[in-house]
This record gives sequence, structure tokens and C-alpha cells, in this order.
Amino acid sequence: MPQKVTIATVARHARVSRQTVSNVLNAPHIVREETRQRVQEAISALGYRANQAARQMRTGRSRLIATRIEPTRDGINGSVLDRFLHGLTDAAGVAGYRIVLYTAADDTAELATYDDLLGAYDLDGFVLTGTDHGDPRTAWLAERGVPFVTFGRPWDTPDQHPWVDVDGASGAAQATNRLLETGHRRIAFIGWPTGSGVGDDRRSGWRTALRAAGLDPTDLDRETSDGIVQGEQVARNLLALPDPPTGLVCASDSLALGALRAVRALDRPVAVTGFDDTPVAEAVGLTSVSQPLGRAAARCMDLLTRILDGPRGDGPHQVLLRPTLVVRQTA
Amino acid sequence: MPQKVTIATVARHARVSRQTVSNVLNAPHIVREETRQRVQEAISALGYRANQAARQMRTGRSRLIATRIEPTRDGINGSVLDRFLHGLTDAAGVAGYRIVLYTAADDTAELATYDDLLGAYDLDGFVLTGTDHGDPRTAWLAERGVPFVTFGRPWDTPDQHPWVDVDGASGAAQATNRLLETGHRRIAFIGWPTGSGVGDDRRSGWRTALRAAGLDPTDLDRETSDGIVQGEQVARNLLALPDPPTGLVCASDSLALGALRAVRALDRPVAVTGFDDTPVAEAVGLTSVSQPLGRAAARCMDLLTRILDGPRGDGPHQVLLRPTLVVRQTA
DNA sequence: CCTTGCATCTTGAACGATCCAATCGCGGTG
DNA sequence: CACCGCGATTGGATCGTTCAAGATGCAAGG
Repeated sequence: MPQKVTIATVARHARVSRQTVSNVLNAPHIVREETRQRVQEAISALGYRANQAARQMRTGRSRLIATRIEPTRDGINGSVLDRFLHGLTDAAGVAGYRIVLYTAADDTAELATYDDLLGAYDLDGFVLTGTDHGDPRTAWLAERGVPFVTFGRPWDTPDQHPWVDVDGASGAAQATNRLLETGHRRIAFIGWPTGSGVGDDRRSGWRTALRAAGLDPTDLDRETSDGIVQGEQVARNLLALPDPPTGLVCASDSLALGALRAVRALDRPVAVTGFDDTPVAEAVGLTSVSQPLGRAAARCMDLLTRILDGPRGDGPHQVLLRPTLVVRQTA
Repeated sequence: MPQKVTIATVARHARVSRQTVSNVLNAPHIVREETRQRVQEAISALGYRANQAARQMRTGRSRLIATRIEPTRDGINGSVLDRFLHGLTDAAGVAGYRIVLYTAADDTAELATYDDLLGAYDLDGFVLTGTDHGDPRTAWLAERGVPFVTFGRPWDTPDQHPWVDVDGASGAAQATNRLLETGHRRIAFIGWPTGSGVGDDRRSGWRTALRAAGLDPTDLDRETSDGIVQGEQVARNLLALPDPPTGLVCASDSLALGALRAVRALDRPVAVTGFDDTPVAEAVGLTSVSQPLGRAAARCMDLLTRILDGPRGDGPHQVLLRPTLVVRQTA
């Protein structure tokens, strides 16, 4: 049973005072080089690790960042957050932080959880995902001066806080352009009801791309809630038009999967693209828009540490990343 | 800017000593009822929350539990861990713990991370997932007396530590029996190479079910690494036999998806079942074995808190849960 | 009336780090 | 030779909590 190694142990071993050891760790430049090395050797010889609890008590900083883990609603889209979370954990580790998870049934419960996490664990900051119009969470956090970054744009308030997002319009445009390049002229969009920031963004990309090609998007724009069944129904509907589309750009892989089912019933080929490049897309060979989740997570941590670790060279506080189109069999 | 509320603030407000407040929180039975209520009122009136860092420094307990988040290897199976993680976070919250994430490139890095987490954050325990034969992690942790639970059986050493697992043999047997009940007599198994605990377990379930029905599994047992392409290839091979199987029990949804592709090329119907009931299975209508991940996570936390929060009524330290078969179109 | 025991509550110290103010050594200056 | 300035180092106080030991009050027992 090895004795506990504290800063005092290291100090004795290197024949300096505790404060000098502390300085070596927190302000190396004010310690003479020779002394610094001696202390460093003692640290690694003894396997010393600063006790976070003690440090936190004194400094009020925990080096802990919270993020929420969702109850895998759809199951398909869940994997997006899963991958983001992995990237976040990685990036946090590099920056010397750790990710703490929490769940919340609804918004009220979530705010209560914030209070708890801040009060009991002295969390340094939050990473929020899936923000939508009029999100109460950002206001709550901003009000209390808690550092946070959102993955997802604040759709109402312009740039009140740091965020990272993926350009959904660009993604949808890329998918649409791919179809245009392969000769399609009648390209429909299957998306969510207007009103959701993410959904409207993707829709606008499709619309813009069509218009840029001199085509009219009227009649080809459909709205439905997310899901395979819904996608199939809407797609069937579209394909029964007098002048049916030959390409379907979908706002999610779930919708695209449904669309694929509708297409399979036909004898003519219809191109389909999805969104998010979920494992399902890869499995069934669905062309889909892939979000750079690892990079997004890294940028989130970057923005957050910039706030936490003091005013470093500024750079932008808002980051918009471009997704890429992964071309497979369906388009 | 509200003043920080400490145990001393509460003590003053309730006109008792700090220690009495502490007792109300940690050992309510030794405080007079009347006093207890007065303190409780002060606590809620002031919105007091015990500072974890200070508590941790004194007790050496952090109420933090670590678990690893994997780099979504296959992508399909990733969602299993995702759902488990969500359940774990929930269960931990109820028990008054929080989940901290970490990643690790390889086993050596993982052990180093353990050291770091224990040294710096004083973690209370670990939940390990995906244990396999001769896992170095369990030995390392056990050696140092660190509390941990594994989700997944230790396949070599019999019951050295608490674990929770899902009965893969039962799952495969259920899938096999379903096919037997619907009239199938030639039922093949597509699994992973022998040597992996999980894979062998599932294979044995299929074999046992066949034997119990008086059927001979010889010739119908196949081994391949996980993946859609691999599944397709092996299935095609099986279906080309002189006396081909009419049902395919697969060790994973990935393999089953591949098998489905092979089947689609045929004109006769062949039943296929998968394993893990991933979102993909639901998406394509694949019959699959569903693991009770939420319950598994809850049992993990239960076993862990039993170790951490002192000797409660024992009960078993090993839990084997039964999966259920989700019947869809493919079988 | 004093002792004993029990229940209840209070006081001082400790956990391990950082912050603060004071001290030390040392070469240069008046 | 006393003094100064400056960088490097030191000891003490501090964060908020729990532990260990001591104090208090009350009732029963001798």
C-alpha cells in the first residue's frame, strides 16, 4: 500500500518548500531552471498528481465540463450525438478537462440539474447540444455568467454566445448539386415542418441550389415529422405526381430510409440522399451528408477553454463547419 | 451576486453548530427531530448545497464514477453502448453519483488513464464494458482495490468480481426457437471466430436449441469477422449448399444485414435474425434479439453502490439478464 | 447528593492545494 | 559598511467539509 503522495512529499524529496513545487506547476517561469528540474524529477519519481479536490477548493475551478446525454430518441439520429460525445471527451482530455454526463427529462428539470451541478461540483462549464428556438437554457446560463458553448446555432438571438455548428444549407446544397450533376432535373425535398432551425436551414440549401440551376422548387417541397414511415408515405406521394421527381433530397437518414422503401416498389430508378451519415446509411448504401463531428467537438472545447483559461488570442467565437457528401449507391 | 452558502451559513441561520448541520446531512438519526427540521428549513431557505470538493478532500470520496466511451467502431454496434451509457447516467443520478467519461487508444493508455483519474479526481469506481478473455484492466483494478463492475462476464476467471451481463445463449436460442416454431428445420448460424466470449456464448445457444429439437448443427456453423460484407459473403456461401438452410441466425445485426442482402438475390424466402436490436434492425424490419440495456445499467450501478455505500444486504454479485426477441418481418 | 449513562450538541484539527506577505541571499550602490 | 533592489524561497492562513474528542443537560440509580 503506497503512501499518499502530496505536494509536501514532493517538496521534501526535492528539498524545497511546498510553494516552490506549486510554482513549478502553476508558474514555472518564476522558478530557477535548476530548481525546476529537480522538482520535476521528484514529481515523476514519486508519481505525484495534484489532488483536484484540494486545488478546486482553493481556486474554485474543477476542470470538469458537463454535457447532456439524450435518451436516443429515434435511435438512428442518436448516433450523431454519440460520435460528437466521443470527440468531446477526446478533446477535453487533451485540454486537461473531463466530461461529466447528466440527463434531464424536461427543460425545468434540466435547469435544476444545472443548479445542482454548479453548486455541488463547481463545474467549469457546459456544452449544450440540440438548441432550438427560444431555448431557456442559454438564457439561464448566461444570466449567471456560467461559461458555455452550444453545438448548434442560436436561431433567434444573433450571436450572443459562442457556438459551433455544421452548415446544413451547404450539406443539402451539396446533395442537390450531386443530383443535378448526374442529370436530374426534378429534385424534391422531404424535410421537417418549418419552424425548426436545423430543418429550415437544410431546406434552404436545397431550394437555393435548385434556384441557382434555374429550376423551380415549387410543388417539390414536403414537410413531415421525422421517421421512416413518414418518409415512405411522403415519398410515395411525391412519386405519384403527374411529373414525378427523379431525385429525393431528405433532411435525415430516417426519412431517406423511408423514401428508399417507396422507391423500391417502383420499377424506375429514383435517386435518394439522406443526412447525417448514420451507420444505417452506410449499411444500406445510402448517399448521405456527413457532419464533421470530431472537428466540431474539438472546436467546442477550443472555444470553451478560451473562455476558461483566460483571454487567449481571440479568433472568432462562432464556428460554422462545412459537411461533406458521402456518395454511395443511392445517388 | 448571492453570497456563497456554506455549512457555516446554514449553522448560523439555524443556530446550531456546523457539525450538527453535517450530522443532519450524513447521520440524521443522531440529531433530535426538532433540531433536524430547523436545520432542514434553513438548508432549503438558503438553497444550500454541500460542496463536493471539500467533502471529497475530507472523506476521499468523490461521488464520481468513470466509464469509457468507445470510438464507435462499427457504427452499428456503437448504439448499444450509447443506450447503456444513457441508462448508466440515469441510474447514477438517482444514486447520487455522476458519470465521468474517458477515452483510451489502447490498453496501456487505459491503465495510465486509470492512474490519472484515481490520482487527480479520486474516482470512487469504474464501470467497464466489453471485457474479453484475459482483460488486463480488471486485474489492475482488483490489485489496487478499486471498486468496479463490468458489463460483460469475465470469461476466464470465474466470478472474481461483480458483473452484469445479458445471456447471449438464451438470446440465440430464442431466435433459433422462433425459426423452429415457424417450421424451419435447416437453421444455420453466422457468428464470429471462436475465442471471443460473447460470440461463443451466442453460438452455444443456437447449437443447444437445435440439438434440443433433435437436429444436427454440423455443416451449418460459420465463422467470420463482424461486418456487413462478411455477413453477405458467408450467407451466400451457405445458401449455395446442396441442402441450403431456410433460416439464418446471426451473431450481430451487421452480419444479419449482410445476410439479408444475400437472401434478397434469391427468389425463395429465407428467414434471418440479428442480434442487439440496433436502430438499423428496426429500420430494415430485421427480427433481432434485444438486450435490456437500461436494466443492465441500473443493475451495474446497484452492484457498484453496494460496494461503495457500505455492506448493504448482499444479494448476488453477478447478474445475468435475459434478452428478448423482437419479431419483425424477416423471421 | 453524587455518580453514571445516554442523547445531543459543540469545538478544534485535519484533508491538500494555493494565495499572501514576509524573509533570505546576493550583487551592486551611495 | 549599511543599504537597496530583486528574484527565489519560506511559513502561515485559507477554502468547506468531516472526524475525534469534549462539553452539556437530563434522568435513573446507588
